[in-house]
Amino acid sequence: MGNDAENNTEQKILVAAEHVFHEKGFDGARMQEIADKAGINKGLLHYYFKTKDSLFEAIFSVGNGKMMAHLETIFLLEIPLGEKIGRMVDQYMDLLAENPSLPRFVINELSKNPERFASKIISRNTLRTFSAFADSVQKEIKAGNIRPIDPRQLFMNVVSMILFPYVGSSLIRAVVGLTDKEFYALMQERKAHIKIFLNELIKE
Amino acid sequence: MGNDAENNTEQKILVAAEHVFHEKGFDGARMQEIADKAGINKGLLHYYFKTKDSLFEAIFSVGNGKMMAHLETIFLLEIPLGEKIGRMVDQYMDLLAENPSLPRFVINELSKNPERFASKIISRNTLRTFSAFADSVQKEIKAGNIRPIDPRQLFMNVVSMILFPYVGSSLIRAVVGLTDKEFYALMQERKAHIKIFLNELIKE
DNA sequence: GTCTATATCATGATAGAC
DNA sequence: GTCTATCATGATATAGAC
Repeated sequence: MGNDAENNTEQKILVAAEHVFHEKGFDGARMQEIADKAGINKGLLHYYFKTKDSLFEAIFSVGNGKMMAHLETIFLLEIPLGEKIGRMVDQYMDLLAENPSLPRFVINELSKNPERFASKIISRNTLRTFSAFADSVQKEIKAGNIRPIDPRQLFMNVVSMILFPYVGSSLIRAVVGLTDKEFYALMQERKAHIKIFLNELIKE
Repeated sequence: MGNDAENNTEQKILVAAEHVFHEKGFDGARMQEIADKAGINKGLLHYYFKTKDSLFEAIFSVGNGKMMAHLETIFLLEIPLGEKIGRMVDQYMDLLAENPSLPRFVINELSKNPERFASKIISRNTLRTFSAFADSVQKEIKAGNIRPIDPRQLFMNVVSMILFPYVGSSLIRAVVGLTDKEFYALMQERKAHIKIFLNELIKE
């Protein structure tokens, strides 16, 4: 205890690195830019993180963890499907409002390196897997609570509606013609929009 | 006429470059790899395309053009909204089945360089703009053909449902656990799935 | 821990022979 | 047009003084 500013420099580095990596990806990021943003020089940067890879790994694992943790919300059991979706939408959209470039970053790096996917993070708890989700959907269908639907398509629908506007914001904003302010206002409205939309999709 | 193999080497370069740029993006692409894939050496590559930028521009403009052309399907006038969406889904999904990494590529490069957006390609024809689409949606709402909905949210929904599974395939495939074959089979089923889904969304 | 060199290496681009 | 060098630059990483 007492070491509040445990390592102020390391924190400054991590903040700067997160910003640069999220914005430009591993390939586009420059150690020089990270050092500049952190207010230090390259030598010191390498003192804290010996390689660009190790610094990247520190940033990626955090981002990947956030993405997966929220994805897993829909894998929770013991509550109705509509409620799962509602929670997931609210939590995810709040995260994204504060980290708009997070999903694009994680998806891109995962695309370049699919093996890296965190089997540690997901399926850590055997109750929180996609197949468990699929089973619970089938159960709700048989019980007549929701209309028949392929759980994989349902999952894609939910995730697409939430993530794409952020991942593809460059495209959407260009086509629709939106300022920053307008875009973020739309995203706030979108929380309610998606919830209504998806609940009608499954409601029988 | 007669010059069928007009410039065989240039074609080989363009094919190779498209593959590499789409897969790795501008920052991750290497001129060496493009040359190797085209079966030539770097010197010759630079003879055809003086700079990496100029080669990239050739690839990007084609990809961007494809993306925009299909986006504009939904901006067509004079046919009912449901039909517009149906056409867009079919055409876009067919394009994506053959170019799975195209949307991620275009979106990423557009994100790094939003100004580059092809105002030349879209809004070339004044009848094909988002605002014209928005107007036609409002008209259909007033006529009682479809239920009230913000045209911008509707547009995002359609585009998200179509594009995200491809853009975020790395994430989806990891979470759901899909082989190549399973993924592409799902994408084929998805065409019908999306059309039903979106038609119910707007149907009153 | 922090800095200033400097080493090392990869990459885009050019020069010049054929 | 095509190739084999080679250059020039920029980026990661290291060495060593303070």
